[in-house]
Amino acid sequence: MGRGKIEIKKIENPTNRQVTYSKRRAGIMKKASELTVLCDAQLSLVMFSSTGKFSEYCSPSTDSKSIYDRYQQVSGINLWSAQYEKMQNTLNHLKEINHNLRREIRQRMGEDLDGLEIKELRGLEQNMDEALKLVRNRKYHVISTQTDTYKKKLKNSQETHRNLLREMETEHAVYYVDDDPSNYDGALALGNGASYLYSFRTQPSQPNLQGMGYGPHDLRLA
Amino acid sequence: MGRGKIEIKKIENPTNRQVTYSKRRAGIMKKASELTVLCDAQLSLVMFSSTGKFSEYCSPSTDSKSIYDRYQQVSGINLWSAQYEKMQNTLNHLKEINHNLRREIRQRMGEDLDGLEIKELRGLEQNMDEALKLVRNRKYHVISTQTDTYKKKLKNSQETHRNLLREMETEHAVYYVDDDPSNYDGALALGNGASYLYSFRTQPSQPNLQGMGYGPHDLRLA
DNA sequence: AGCTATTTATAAGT
DNA sequence: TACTTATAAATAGCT
Repeated sequence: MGRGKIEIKKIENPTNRQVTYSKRRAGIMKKASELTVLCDAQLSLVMFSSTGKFSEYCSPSTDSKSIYDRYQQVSGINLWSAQYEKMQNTLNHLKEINHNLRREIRQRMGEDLDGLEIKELRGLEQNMDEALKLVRNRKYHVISTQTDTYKKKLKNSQETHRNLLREMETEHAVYYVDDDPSNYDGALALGNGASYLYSFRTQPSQPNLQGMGYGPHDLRLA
Repeated sequence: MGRGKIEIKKIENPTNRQVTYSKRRAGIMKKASELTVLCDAQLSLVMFSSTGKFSEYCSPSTDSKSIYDRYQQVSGINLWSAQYEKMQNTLNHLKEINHNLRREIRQRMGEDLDGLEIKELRGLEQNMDEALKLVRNRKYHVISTQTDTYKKKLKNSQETHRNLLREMETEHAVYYVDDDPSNYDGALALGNGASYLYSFRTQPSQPNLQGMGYGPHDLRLA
């Protein structure tokens, strides 16, 4: 359809090829558009010219993704689903593991025990009993370590304080009349480490379990 | 281009619509094919008729997936990655939750305690202590329930046995000389429930924790 | 699915 | 790249 008939084979002249591409691209897009309107069809058309230029047409009230999703369903063995499905399986697997982990934690919290046999209850009890000993040991270890550290720091601070007093008494006694040590700012000698220990020692003996991460669990799956 | 000019709007007659769809689909495919040959272009054309019939054309030495992969690259903000990325995020989130759950279980087993503060150790200890009581209570409950059931069954079986013996003695004494009850097959009277209890009673007092589900955990992330 | 009058697309030229 | 125009190609309506 032109001034002369042309053979359908690659146009070697790049300029002519590009011109023909532009004209025919417009033509095919018009045809595509007409097809969607006349026949109420849905279609997606994606084109790359030999120079890599990209164009697309897509029928109204859809997008190429939807068309291709549908294409995948219809064409059966689809293209993306392999990876997608693999991912979905991993996800489900993780969810299941998650569910089991949560159940184990609930059981270790004394909930959800109805399904357990004597055998299992015994195992759980024994395991928890041993674990509790380990936790207690660790707690005692941390407490004693921190107490030692505290004693050393306290001793150190007292010594510093004594030295300071002695220094003041011997060298500048004439300038000060109030020598009650409690009037000096204790923070000077007691470092942050020591004040942290004070803070620890004033904790309530029944800490709020919720805030500690050992309260009831949120059982939603992610 | 036909016997008469037509307006570009939906063809209401379904038969005509289908005929036109077929004709024009052939036409657009031919155009697509010519475009790829003449201009060395690559294209993918996916169509669905109003009746849901699917057709596609794809330029030679490619497939629609490749075209669409390229389309995604060129169009920048791509279409599948949104869903894909969302999935990936969910996956990572689940993995993290999973990791935390495993850590909590390890801590409830007395492992991995080094990172915990006194506060947290206290919370954990208290929580485990209370949970252990719950597990013990449950165990005692199950044991007593099962013991009751066992006693009832035993009583029932003894009675059945006595009745059987009495019956034999009174009615058929002449046929039997050995009346030691231990020679009769006990399984007749002791049902499966009772034999299960015997099996329970012969459990070793230190069951294999690995097989019980409360042994060390597989720490791989799915 | 064919046929064909007619419309439409477009090759070549400007 | 845009316009023109002769001509090839597509197809609407019919069978």
